[in-house]
Amino acid sequence: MTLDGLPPHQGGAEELACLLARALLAGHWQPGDAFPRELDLSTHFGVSRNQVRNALASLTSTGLLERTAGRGTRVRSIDDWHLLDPLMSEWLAGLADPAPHLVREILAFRYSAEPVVARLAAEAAEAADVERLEAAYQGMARTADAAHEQHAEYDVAFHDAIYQASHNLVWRQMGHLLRPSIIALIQRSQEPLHRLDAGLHDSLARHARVLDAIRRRAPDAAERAARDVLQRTAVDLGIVTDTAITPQHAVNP
Amino acid sequence: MTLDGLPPHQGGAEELACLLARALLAGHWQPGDAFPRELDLSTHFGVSRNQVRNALASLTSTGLLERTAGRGTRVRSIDDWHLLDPLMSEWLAGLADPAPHLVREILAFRYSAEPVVARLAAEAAEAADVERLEAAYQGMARTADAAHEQHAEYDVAFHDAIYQASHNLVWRQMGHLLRPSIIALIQRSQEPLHRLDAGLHDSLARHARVLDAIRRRAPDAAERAARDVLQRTAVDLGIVTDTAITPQHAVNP
DNA sequence: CTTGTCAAAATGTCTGACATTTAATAGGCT
DNA sequence: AGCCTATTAAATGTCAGACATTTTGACAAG
Repeated sequence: MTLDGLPPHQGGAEELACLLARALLAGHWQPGDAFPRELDLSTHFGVSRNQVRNALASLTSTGLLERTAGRGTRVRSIDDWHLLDPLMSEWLAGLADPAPHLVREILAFRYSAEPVVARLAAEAAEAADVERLEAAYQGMARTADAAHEQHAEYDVAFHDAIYQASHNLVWRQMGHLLRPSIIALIQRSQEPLHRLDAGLHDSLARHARVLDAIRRRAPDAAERAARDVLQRTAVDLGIVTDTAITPQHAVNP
Repeated sequence: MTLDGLPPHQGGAEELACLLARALLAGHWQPGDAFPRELDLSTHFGVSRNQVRNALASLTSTGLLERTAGRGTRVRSIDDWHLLDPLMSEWLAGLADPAPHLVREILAFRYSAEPVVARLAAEAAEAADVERLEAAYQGMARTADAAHEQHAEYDVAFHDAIYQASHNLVWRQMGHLLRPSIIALIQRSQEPLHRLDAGLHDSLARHARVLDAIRRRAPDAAERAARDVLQRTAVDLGIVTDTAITPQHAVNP
């Protein structure tokens, strides 16, 4: 793969890193491929070798690249990517068209993890946590008819508040995964023939049940409610095949 | 805090980063404190400014430090650490005396997460996964009477195999947390008056039940068994207060 | 066919100078 | 006194060039 397709560039090393990272995440190179040499990048983007080295250092620290003296720079496999690195989340979130496979993996993770996190949140939440949840929920309700991007930010804030409320250092770090996955979902929902909006009001109601359960410090209810929030998405993506597994206390037609 | 207490140093920038990281993780500096300047580090350790900058770049990318031009380098709060960064795990694993608070957080995470991961593993495991689990388990059994360090490696391998078997990109990354937490546990168990060895044979039997459940593709059993593996530790650390919550395979009223 | 040596190419490192940002400080004005 | 401004100092950030090191492949000798 050459550099010809990449957009031009002006700015610091961070921006360059972001640019290259998104090209990698978009699959412009295959795992094992050789990555352009420092000097080529330097001349192509018109920046100093220093900036290139700094950018490549970022990509290396997130597991996207592997560099060895004499050998050159190689592209690493998706299995080696540090998906939980905040830098990676940032790059992923702004990606126009993330690999569907990757989005599916992240959402499968969330579908299995968030019920547990919600349970912990219901056990550990303090007043400030509930307030944050409440504020995010109000924002979601208020922007139900607004632009999807705006609604998505409150959606991210809501789920992040759940992770925060778990009061666990490790779980809290994983809130970074929310933005990329939620943004990817709304992008997909804007494709034609997709009826995710149809369930928007329903989605809001499910979020309300999570909020309510955490406020009532009801772990079991919180766990169930969190699963229900993600269930529709999980079914859509084939993460879970049978909707009857979690039979909603009411009914799922 | 000065540099006087730190051991000498010879080697590359990675080693220097590790040295400084462990000093930070050990709490030699408080959050918000100023970190020594590049030139001071350079002269103190007898390395070039370049090496120092590379080392500090690592510490910055893991959220341990925060650097701004003109202001200097500051130590960040534990809330900002990237605990899921593989580099961080490596530094943590070799730490002589990790902060008890941190170990507790990681184990609380594992106690809540591993049952879910084991469930996924039971649903998704393939032959190779079961083989890896089996091999690690045999290693654990074989080294039951050997040095703790050796046994711990198989213990890490066993739990990592569970994460791997989940076949989820995100969960698999979290296997990195295993080594530091397990090493911290065996260190603590070697303290006098600690009777963790007493339960070693029992621990082996619990691991066997996890292996068995995953081999049988029994998600419910795997989830319960994984919880039981960590339960004793969780009770010891006060993560869960009541041992009756999960009353062993017997019955759940 | 194997082995050793050499050359080319890539990343890694060093050094010194300079740029930029930030914070403190001194000075002058009202 | 109090406030605003210009200057200075101190730290990190950047650059350019030379050099070091590592890896790989080619080539020739045994």
